[in-house]
Amino acid sequence: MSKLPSKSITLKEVAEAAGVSVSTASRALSGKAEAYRISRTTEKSVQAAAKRLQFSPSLLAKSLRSQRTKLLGVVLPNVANPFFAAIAREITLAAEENEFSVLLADSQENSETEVHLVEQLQARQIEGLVVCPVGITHQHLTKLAKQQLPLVLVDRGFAHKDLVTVTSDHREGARAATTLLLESGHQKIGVLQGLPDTLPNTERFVGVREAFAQHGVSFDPTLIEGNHFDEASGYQAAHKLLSERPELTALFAFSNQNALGALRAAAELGRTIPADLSLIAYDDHPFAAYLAAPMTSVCQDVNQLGRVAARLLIEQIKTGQPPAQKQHRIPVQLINRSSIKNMG
Amino acid sequence: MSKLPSKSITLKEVAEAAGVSVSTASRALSGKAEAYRISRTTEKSVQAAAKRLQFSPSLLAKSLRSQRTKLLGVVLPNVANPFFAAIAREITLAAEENEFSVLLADSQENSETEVHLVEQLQARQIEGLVVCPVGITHQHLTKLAKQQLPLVLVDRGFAHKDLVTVTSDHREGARAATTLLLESGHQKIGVLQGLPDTLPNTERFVGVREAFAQHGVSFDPTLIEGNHFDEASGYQAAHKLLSERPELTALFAFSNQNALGALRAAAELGRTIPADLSLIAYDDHPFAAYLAAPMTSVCQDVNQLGRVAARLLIEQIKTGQPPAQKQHRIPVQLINRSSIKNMG
DNA sequence: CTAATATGCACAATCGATTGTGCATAGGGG
DNA sequence: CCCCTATGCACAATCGATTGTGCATATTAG
Repeated sequence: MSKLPSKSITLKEVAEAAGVSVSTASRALSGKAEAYRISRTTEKSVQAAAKRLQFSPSLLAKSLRSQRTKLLGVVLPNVANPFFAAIAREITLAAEENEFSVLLADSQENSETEVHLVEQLQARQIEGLVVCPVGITHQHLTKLAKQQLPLVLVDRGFAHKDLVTVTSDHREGARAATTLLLESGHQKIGVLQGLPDTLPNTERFVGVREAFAQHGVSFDPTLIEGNHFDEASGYQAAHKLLSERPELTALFAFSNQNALGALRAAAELGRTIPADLSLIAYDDHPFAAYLAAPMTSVCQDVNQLGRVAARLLIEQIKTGQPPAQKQHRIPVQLINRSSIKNMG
Repeated sequence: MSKLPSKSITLKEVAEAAGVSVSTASRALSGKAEAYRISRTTEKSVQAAAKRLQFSPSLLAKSLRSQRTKLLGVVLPNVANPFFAAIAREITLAAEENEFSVLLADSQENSETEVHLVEQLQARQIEGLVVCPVGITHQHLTKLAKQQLPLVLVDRGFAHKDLVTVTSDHREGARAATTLLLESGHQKIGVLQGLPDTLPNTERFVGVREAFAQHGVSFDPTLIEGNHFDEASGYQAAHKLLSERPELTALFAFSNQNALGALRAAAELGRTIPADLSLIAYDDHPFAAYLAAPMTSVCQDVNQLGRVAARLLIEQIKTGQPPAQKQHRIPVQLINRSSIKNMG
């Protein structure tokens, strides 16, 4: 084995090795030999030199020259959350198929961090961006869209006509879940909500109220607790509701992490599911079927969410045009297991 | 609001706006005004122009010139797997703290894809790389190490003196788990293994055999089934063992996905855990405590795994030296719940 | 009042690739 | 035998930043 170089080989070195100029080397290696009348002999010898030296062109230089970085940005609130991880994966796979690379960033549910990360990605000249926005403002995002940067919002989003958005049908999922609860005879339903003012949270409430209205039951907003999509929020909210509101017979958790918290609170307070308490959760989970009380849940098609977002982004990049349809809804599915008691 | 530019502002435009040369503009903006004797007045006016035009320097050009990309590569077998997602997150957070960006790639458990992705990352001039290697060869990785590219292997790895590796203490975890099973009176133990020939899989078997030896019980290798860390493999392996080997009283699943498959197989075959079958799993899980049979499991400290890998990588980049200690072991913890029946 | 130093900035090379153009030499037609 | 075209390649500009050096003018010393 020959000693390997610690610095990467440049086109210049290949050119010297082949005894030609850099320009000739470039054309010989990029299939433009014929167009630029490089002789077959020269072409071959350059290619041989490149192979021998293990030449790999600097994408940095290429990008600078071509103004095309083949880079996609992805900004998510928490990469470790399986929900977002699934989205990250779909985008990554789509990127690989299309010869793009993915710059991944984690905003840690912090709006300022998100703004900063987006700026940084922009400084790297990304060609497209997928964001699951934290926070309730979007100037930094509409600005990007105005600058013609292909942008897709996923999961959360804003009701803004210029922003391409891919979300689950939160309203319908919540309506279906609530309907199931109501039709099983539950009327006093506690809601473990997620991050207030986010699109998923807001739309789910629309669905909840819609179901109540359809069944002629009045919804008690004082039965809403929680302020995040995480386990801690679910635990606190459930603990509070279960201790203070004995009339409550069911809980609707707005995320599977919230549901996990509810499970913990219920266990601590000695409430058995579904005998003493019914539970339904937004977001399905691989283990949901094997829980002590197999959990009835609203299953979002996360992979589809990610796939559609990736497709919309890449099409935008390729065509240079934003898609005709801006708002995309991915259907959800209610999976009925046995965490709901029939009060009939 | 003024119309926003669709092309990003360059230093040249800022210089023109301020009526100075590009070099002066550069120095005025990078705090080198004094060192290069730029007058306070000029400095201010350049800074004002930059702010007014919302100038943001191209990291591409910066990188090309400085030969520092501030880019980290991460290659994982499956980004959607919560285990790897956690690792990705820790690296991402560490990167953000140190002003690096992360290029994320998914090898899809495919060795060729991994090689290709690593090459692509290298072409982007990444300054460091974290890989969870698929496959059993590592020429493409030792090559990188020889080329002085800071490299850290995580979770899986190779017993190679030049490769920096961070893994859980697989052997000890498996030994502890097996010991618990043996001391609960189980002797016929089925093993649902993961990907053969990977370091975690191999080392776990060392631990299993060690425990058997320590208890003077002979291990039956025909009770090993499975070929992947995923749910499908766990299901098939468990289904086969449970149908064909009635003497078996316990299963040791080498991943929580394998355990999930075992749960499904057990349910199908009407075996109740722990009454009819004991189960212990490698990898803990948030829902493990709330399963019908709260699952006893070996908990890997994934976050620590990711954090240590990130730290080792960044230190390597900063110091330019590979760490003195190459092999790093993260301790695991046995969490005893109630999926194991005491046969005493 | 002149020479030496300080001050303030511009020119140009550089990082590694791509690409338009120009300059040689070889071959063919008149 | 000369001109014209075709062939084969090199030169140099460019992408957007950084940085060594050089050239003015202003200031101070002697």
